Amino acid sequence: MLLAPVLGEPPREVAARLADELGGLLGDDLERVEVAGPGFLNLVLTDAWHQAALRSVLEAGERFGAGGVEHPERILIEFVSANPTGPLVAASGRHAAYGDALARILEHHGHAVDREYYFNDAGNQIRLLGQSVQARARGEDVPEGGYQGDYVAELAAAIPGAADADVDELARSAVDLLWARIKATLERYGVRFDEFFSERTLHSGSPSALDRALAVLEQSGHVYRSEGALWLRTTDFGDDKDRVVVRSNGQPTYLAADIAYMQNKRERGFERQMVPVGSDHAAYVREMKAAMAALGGDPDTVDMPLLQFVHLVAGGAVFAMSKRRGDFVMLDDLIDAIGVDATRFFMLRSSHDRTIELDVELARKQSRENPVYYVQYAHARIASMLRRLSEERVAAALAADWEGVSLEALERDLIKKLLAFPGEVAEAAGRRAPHRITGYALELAQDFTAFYEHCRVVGVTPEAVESFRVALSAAAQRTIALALGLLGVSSPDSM
RNA sequence: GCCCCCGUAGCUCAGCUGGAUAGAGCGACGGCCUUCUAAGCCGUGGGUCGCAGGUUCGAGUCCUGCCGGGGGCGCCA
Repeated sequence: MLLAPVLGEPPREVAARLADELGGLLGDDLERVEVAGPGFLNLVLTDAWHQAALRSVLEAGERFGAGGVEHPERILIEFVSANPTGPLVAASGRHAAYGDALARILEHHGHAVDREYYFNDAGNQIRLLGQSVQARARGEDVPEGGYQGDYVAELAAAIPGAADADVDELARSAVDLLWARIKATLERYGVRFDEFFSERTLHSGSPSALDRALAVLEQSGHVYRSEGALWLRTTDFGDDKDRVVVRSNGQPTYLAADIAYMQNKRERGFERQMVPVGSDHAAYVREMKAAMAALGGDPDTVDMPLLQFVHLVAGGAVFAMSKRRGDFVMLDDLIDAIGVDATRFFMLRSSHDRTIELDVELARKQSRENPVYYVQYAHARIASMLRRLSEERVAAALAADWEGVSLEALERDLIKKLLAFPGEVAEAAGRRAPHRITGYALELAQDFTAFYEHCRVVGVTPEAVESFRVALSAAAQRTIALALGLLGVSSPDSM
């Protein structure tokens, strides 16, 4: 249809000529070719071609869909990065699932990925935590802007002598307890980090990493002094206003520390840094990209997807998640309610730029009809089916040549769906879109189930047909496991 | 006021660089277990893809404006 105006011929005639050419090029693989609709070409490939394709899927094994990237990069993905001033909340579950799945996808695609959790356990926020815990221990209200959640009272009760302890020491004890809890939550959630990076290290030494980053900015002429503060001229790089990096009282802002951290990542040799952040940090993305340019780097190597919020709903009523009252829903509570697999699957079902409406009551009550169980069920079914055969029989089926087996339409569909996996991985990696894999897993499970309902596998005759169907089922099982694995969701052998 | 994201079935959401009759799950209705897991399958019903223009042979997809929802516009993080 694109060629038609160029050649000055009707689209269907161009299509007919292309059909002839393709018929010659594809040779024996082509069963038939037809011109359809306004000028589409439908190529129907032979059973033998589909069988060869299945063979290639099986031969790829665990590496199916892997290593497709054209230009592998060293990537650092920093995510969650919640300060140890409270337990992880439900929204952190989205960040954790997203960052972790993205890391797995990028790795499978062929990149070298490091995962890092950045945190600040010094300064104002920590001191405020200590003051809040102490206030609770004394039965008083927490100070202005302090931490309100129930966990603060729990900390007060858990730390002996909290009412009279030194505030800084108390804060350290509270942080220790919170770290233990955060790390336990991440572990049960299946999220692993290569490093927990402390902001404090950016301030230590002389010159400190922060000093050196500011020196680079000064040298490149992108900072200036005004009203006693040091400003970064981010407007040179498309920001709508300049930003303070050192306050008039001499204290660096969080932005200065983040710039130093960004520079540190470059110095460690990462070609790309990915930092998924909450959508309330939208302005911050512009600042960081501007800062990267001011440092002499390429702003396009800073990738900061904006994750929209998670709204927890219970039976239609919105959970009020007020920061002031501190009545957040903790990630642990959400996992307790609906499980790790369902939580991750729900968090990864939608595009990151969409708000998630998660009905906890529904997810819990109807957990058995949850889409994640549908996919897992397909996997468990195959496992159960293959258990009926000996390992030798399965191995022989995979190696058989399936001679003369003619394919059902559903079998061709399933093979085509399997073949789509590498493209989906590439798509998910390129667009930073783990939810593509979620959708793919669902579609694959559906195609397998349709095949399963229609085509008897174990015990079907002749034996070559059984062999072929066993091989097809095994390939579907592995690919479902691979896809779920990229999401950090388990693939049970029985349910 | 300015900037960013979103608006698709009753609900929750997919829909890849513009392509054929817009899909899935849940909910509703009707069928299907003496055969590999019924956590399943088949069927029915359900849509002005927020609205209005524009570009194109072709628009849910691209452009402009408007409406609605969320977020941002700190010497807080």
